[in-house]
Amino acid sequence: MSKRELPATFVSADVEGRLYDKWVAAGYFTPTLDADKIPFTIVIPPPNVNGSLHIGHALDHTIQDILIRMKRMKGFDALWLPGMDHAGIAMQNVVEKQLATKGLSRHDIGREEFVKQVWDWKREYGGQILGQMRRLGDSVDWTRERFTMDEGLSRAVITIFKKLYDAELIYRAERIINWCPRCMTAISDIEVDHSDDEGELVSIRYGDGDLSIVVATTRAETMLGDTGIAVHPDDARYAHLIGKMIKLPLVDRMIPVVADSHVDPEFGTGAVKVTPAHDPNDFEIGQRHNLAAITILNTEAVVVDTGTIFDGMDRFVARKSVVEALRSEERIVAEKRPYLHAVGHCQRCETTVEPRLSKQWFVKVAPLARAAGDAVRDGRVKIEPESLSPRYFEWVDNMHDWCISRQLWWGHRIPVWYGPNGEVVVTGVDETAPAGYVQDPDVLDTWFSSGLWPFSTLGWPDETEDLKRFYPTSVLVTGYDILFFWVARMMMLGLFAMDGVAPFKVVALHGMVRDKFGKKMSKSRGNGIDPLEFMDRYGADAVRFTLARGANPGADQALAEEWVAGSRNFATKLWNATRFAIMNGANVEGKLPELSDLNAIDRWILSRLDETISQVDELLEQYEFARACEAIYHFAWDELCDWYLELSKEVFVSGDAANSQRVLGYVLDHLMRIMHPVMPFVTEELWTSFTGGESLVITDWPTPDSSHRDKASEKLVGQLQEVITEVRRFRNDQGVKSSQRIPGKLDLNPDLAAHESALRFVLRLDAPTGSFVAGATVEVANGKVSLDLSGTVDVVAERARLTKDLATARKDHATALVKISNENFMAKAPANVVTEIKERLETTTADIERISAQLVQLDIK
RNA sequence: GGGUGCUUAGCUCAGUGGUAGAGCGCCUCGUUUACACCGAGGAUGUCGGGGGUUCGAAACCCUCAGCGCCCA
Repeated sequence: MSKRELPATFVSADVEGRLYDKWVAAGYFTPTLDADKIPFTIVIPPPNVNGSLHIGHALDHTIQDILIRMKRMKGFDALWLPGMDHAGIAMQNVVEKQLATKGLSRHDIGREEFVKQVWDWKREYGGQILGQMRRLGDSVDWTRERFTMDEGLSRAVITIFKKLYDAELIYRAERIINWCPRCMTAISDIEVDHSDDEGELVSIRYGDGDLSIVVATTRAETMLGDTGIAVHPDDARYAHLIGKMIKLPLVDRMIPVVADSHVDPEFGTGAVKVTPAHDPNDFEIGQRHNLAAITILNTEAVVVDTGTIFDGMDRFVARKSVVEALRSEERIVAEKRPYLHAVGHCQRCETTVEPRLSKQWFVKVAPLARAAGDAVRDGRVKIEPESLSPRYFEWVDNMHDWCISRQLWWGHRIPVWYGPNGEVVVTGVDETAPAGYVQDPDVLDTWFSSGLWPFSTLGWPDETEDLKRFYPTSVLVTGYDILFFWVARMMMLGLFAMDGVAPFKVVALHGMVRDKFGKKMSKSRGNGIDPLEFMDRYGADAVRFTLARGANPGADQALAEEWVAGSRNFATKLWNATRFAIMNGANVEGKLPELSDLNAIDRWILSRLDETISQVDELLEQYEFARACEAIYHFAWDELCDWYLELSKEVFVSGDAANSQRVLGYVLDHLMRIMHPVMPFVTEELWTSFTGGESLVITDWPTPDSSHRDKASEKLVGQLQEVITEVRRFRNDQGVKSSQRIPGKLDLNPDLAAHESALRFVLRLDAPTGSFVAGATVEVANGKVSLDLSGTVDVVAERARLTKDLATARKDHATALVKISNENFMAKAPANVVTEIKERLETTTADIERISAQLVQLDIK
């Protein structure tokens, strides 16, 4: 590619699509499989097939793209594998809604047709997010895109199911599970969100006379299914009732009083009703005491089969009616209202979950979870930041068995077949069940499929080249909120399937994106932020930079439109700096001149660049994205644009600029390289225009070169900055416009004097003529600058400034003096600190003398 | 109840023992060989309270207060 002229401004929309297409067409994102390259792998946390890019994805993807682009530039064989999951419940809901508009249910069209329609929907509307990922600039390998319902990944699901079943780690049992009466399926513990809801605690008297007891409940309707009453064995109040039968009101069933040490005698009356079919704790009590489990709600949470007037009522209607009926029998002893208590809600639809006794498939997690915990405990897998690992352990070490069957049609159907005489056959890949067997109607939890993602996407169960090369993956990037849902599951399944090799070496966790006040984004607050809208308005680079700059390890970040605008401004700044550089002949031709041939300003910027490169490299390797961005921003804006370019303008205008042109070219070249992972579009556009190179995507990452470090020039430029700042302050105080040229006389130490023309250029100081009158003098540690303001000097302003400076110097001097006078400090503080304080004492002493003298001069006038 | 964080400038946040920082916002001035999506200058903090360790604490320890998240 040849060098191009840059247009006057950077218009992100004009370049992003073109550049992305170029990258994909060139195949940059596809690993080369070179034997001498070390693989670096990231699998994307698969978004839902029906989802679109929200701000959380934007953050997650930005981080992954930064890592993968950097590693690619470092020469790794980088693979970032994209794809989506099939989002079982969500997708089923979508298509069911579609059917509902035609007055149909899935049962009307049958399973086969329904699944076909889901696929149709997927083909037509699914995967919106993939296009949005392109807009963000994700450098994923599209040739390896995967979907959890693909044939290959489905084979993986069947294979692992059978493997787990054969290892007796999958079993079928009748248990209390979380049932969503709206989604009409079982869901796992973590798909239930608990919230403190207002309800009513009613105390009900069971039985009569001597044989009566009071129990309290928030779910009065469940009493229809009570099969016992439990008290603590040591509870003297009820000792006489243990073993007795008590009459259950409304249904007139005789139920026993049992003694169970799990009952809390302190809570309520100390006696609890036992409904084994509708409460997990009650189920366990029931098991221990051989109580019957009577199901009184159907799958839609309507009361059935109780033989009472409540049959046919919805659970919430029944709750009220039961209380009323009990009240009319004078059995309500007490009522607490409102009564706050934890209620489980379906994560998908917020419907109140109903604990339900039901036959389901479970994964026996104990051995798997132990292995998953150990992998982190013994350091094979690192969680970044480490401070989040307690959360992981807490979960993994206390995990309950995982209910994996779902009463849905969309998903991987459980590969289990039942024979006519109750036989059970699990079919592996390419196996068929005997004739006459019927397949289990349920499908598997979507997390079960996505738990296989790090290896199913690479071809497992086949021993593919990809699997050999790219497993285990290098790093998994995801939000800490998904540690339990997904990370723990991938760990368990990965360790099991891959003979103890964990699916990734590092789990890099980031936080949530919040609104500008740090509040959670939510529909009800209406404070959601659409990354696509921001990309339209400010460009993908600006969105990426803002998110990366806010990404402190494992911590939530606030996001505001002004900050995205600020990042866009940064891109524009870089654009204009580069345009300026090109106009002034900056180039990357030939070798960098010998350092000894360069002026101090050139040596300074090279030194600063080197420091920045090593910082950015180190910080990115530590997942410190915010700090890396900060370092980039500071170098590019404050050091390169504000100081280097300003100090070098004079050279470009008047002198022999060849060395500086080459240095500036070098600096921009390397700056673009380290910025590219964060802001790929603007850097690519600038870099290709100005170097004529093919693409930054495949350009080498810079390695720090400590020979560029130059303490002396850093000190010198610091002094130049001091002179300039002081003169600017003076001019500002005196109301002299920065554009106004005034005569000035520089009297500086020789090192600084060598840069007199640069100083004059920056400060707009003309050489003194015969009529020069030193009306005012700005003094600094290394010299003074006399100015001819051709008129009166604002003495008040001048005195105010000097007085303030003097106060600062005196304060600093005093604190330094306190330390020096402290014997303990002198004896115990490290030498370098003592030296530093001594120097500070000296400079502040000199400052006080100089400023005091100036003030005296001022009073004479 | 268990776990785990947080409290630093108006706002959002960095800062793990040596003179308190950034972005945004705010005030003043300003078309100067890139850039007004800009430049120059400026203001702003008893680092939640109290105690301790240390020559030295925003940072380490104890304690109190307030806020948050996860799990039960």
